[in-house]
Amino acid sequence: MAVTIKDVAKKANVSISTVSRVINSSKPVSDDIKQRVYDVVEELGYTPNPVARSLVMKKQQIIGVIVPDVSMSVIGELVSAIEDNAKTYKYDIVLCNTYGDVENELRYFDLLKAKQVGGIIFVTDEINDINAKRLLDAEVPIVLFDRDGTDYGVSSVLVDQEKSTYEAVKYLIDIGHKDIMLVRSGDEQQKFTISQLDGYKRALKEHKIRFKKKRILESNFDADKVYREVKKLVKKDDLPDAIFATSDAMAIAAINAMVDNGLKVPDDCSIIGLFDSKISKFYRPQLTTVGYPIYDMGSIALRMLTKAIDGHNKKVQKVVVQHSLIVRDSTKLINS
Amino acid sequence: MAVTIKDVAKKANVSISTVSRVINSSKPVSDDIKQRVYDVVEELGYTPNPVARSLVMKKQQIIGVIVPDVSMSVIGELVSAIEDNAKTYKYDIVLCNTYGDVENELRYFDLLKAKQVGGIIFVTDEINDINAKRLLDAEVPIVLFDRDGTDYGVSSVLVDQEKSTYEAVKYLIDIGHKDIMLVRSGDEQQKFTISQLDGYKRALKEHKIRFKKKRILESNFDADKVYREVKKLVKKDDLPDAIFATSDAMAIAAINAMVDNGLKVPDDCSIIGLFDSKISKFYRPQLTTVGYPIYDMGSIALRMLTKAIDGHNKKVQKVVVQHSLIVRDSTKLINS
DNA sequence: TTGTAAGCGTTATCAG
DNA sequence: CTGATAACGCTTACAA
Repeated sequence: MAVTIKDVAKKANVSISTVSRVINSSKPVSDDIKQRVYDVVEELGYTPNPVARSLVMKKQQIIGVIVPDVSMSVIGELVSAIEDNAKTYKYDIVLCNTYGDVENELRYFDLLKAKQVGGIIFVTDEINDINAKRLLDAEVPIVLFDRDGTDYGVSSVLVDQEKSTYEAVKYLIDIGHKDIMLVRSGDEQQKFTISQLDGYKRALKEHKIRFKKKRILESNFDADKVYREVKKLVKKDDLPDAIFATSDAMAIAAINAMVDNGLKVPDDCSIIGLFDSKISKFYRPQLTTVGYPIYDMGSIALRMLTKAIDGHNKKVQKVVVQHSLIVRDSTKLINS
Repeated sequence: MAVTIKDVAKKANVSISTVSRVINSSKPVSDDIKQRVYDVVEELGYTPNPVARSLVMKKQQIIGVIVPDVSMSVIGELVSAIEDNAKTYKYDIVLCNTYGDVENELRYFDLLKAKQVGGIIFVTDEINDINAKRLLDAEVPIVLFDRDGTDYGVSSVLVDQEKSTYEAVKYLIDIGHKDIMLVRSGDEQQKFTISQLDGYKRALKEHKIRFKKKRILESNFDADKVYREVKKLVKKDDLPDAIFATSDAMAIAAINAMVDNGLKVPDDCSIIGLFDSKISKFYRPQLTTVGYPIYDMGSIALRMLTKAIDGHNKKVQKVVVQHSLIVRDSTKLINS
């Protein structure tokens, strides 16, 4: 049987409330008693039972992390960052993979709430009528990742989609490309997809390039689909000069589609990815990509959440973090 | 305030014990009362408070998962598999990243034990004197992944390292290679490393190839180190004909070292990886690799653990799962 | 500053 | 089969 607060109290000759007070520094306790308690705690190797504590506090030192799939490169990195920071704030994280399924998202929301987690970090591909409702009437603090949930009263950490897309596309234009394809990730209802589209169009417009609908590929983060679609383009000999894919995985899939059909990147087509996940450095050619400060975003999300849990920061926040274009080897200057 | 067992009891006109019995089907209850309780549960939307339950049961429906780093491809996939299965057995998983640090491993063991998790799945690069002690006197069921912990009384799921290494190396020999390098992952104390070495030597011996010490590269799963070392070899023009690297990431690092220096794979050197993680299919050339049934291993580990938690399966088990050689494009038949 | 005692929401023991 | 009631280990008014 593990040692409890009672054992400590008895051995230190004080009441359990006093012990509770010193280990939580919740109320003043005289120095000598404090010391005595600490000594006994040490001696007995006492660790407070977090379950008992949670029961009375009605809140666990746990943060739920709902993500599409940890086995995806960026997600793994993000979860890693969150976990890292969580531990320093004495939180554990419980992980939930939704595989992009809204039903799962809802199920996990309820499950985590029942578990009485302190808060939830939510990563979703798209926010729609169904999961938005859960966001609206969640009783726990939530932080949304890479999507804007402020309309639903949910604090969010994200990058500026319009701007980052604009910059990626502008870069492609600057290095000489004219026929540029955008692989966007959500459907047309999605705010972030619309922003991507806006950024894309703005870059085109500024350089007097005509927008062509066929150069928009909707992908839903499905790398296989991107692979197939780009392959079709190759077969039809209708490849664009350059592609901006809104995830590294999709960018790599696009490259693979070309390479597997005898083309070369960046010689035959320049490609930019998104996120700067580990795979983008691992792959050859190394991927030019719009970098997310993943680790920082994880830290920020976690910090926002813990603050919200502790009751500071009542109002919903939107933190826009800075992206950066990382030029590597999948893009190439061409002279036309 | 959430609805509790008391509310249900009152509304159903029964005692809380009865409610408890019906929701847990722990003791017989007459059919009509049972129905009444179910109805009220439904009506009030009652969910048992898992924290309270844990307090009295002295055990949480939580499984601790201690891994080196979720952001590594294989680990992410494994965690995904574990999580998947855990949910179907009504367990949550809390994730702990050790970054390969033994101190962290110990800390997490204690932390999880304090949390009263039901059990722990432990993935470690190496098992040494320090963490072995924790394994020996853990009071919670543990399942060790890809390492043999049976000497320490810990059940394990693993593949046969000797055999898999033997087969990989034999394959390289069969397709015409003679000068084969082994990138092994642990230090010489490690049982699994020794097995790798044994398998390597056996394959060599059977084909009358002399063992050369310089063809063993110790890497500790450090892909960067592999990159640097292989690069050195390229510079010295002392590259082997083929390499078996005991992780996909290290195999890819080796390829990168060559490609970045103008060599081609598999033309200049054949390479086999280990795990068949997602990156091995994503990379070009697609990696020939010794596949682990990652998902199955995760399921098995989880199942072993839940059984141990429930008190079945008192004895320690060792489950050896079947690996498979997956030939893709990083190896090539040569005629000498 | 310290102690007493009342919960927190369950499960489990023990009578009936 | 059903109901009181005592834990489980802790926090926190309320008293002293």
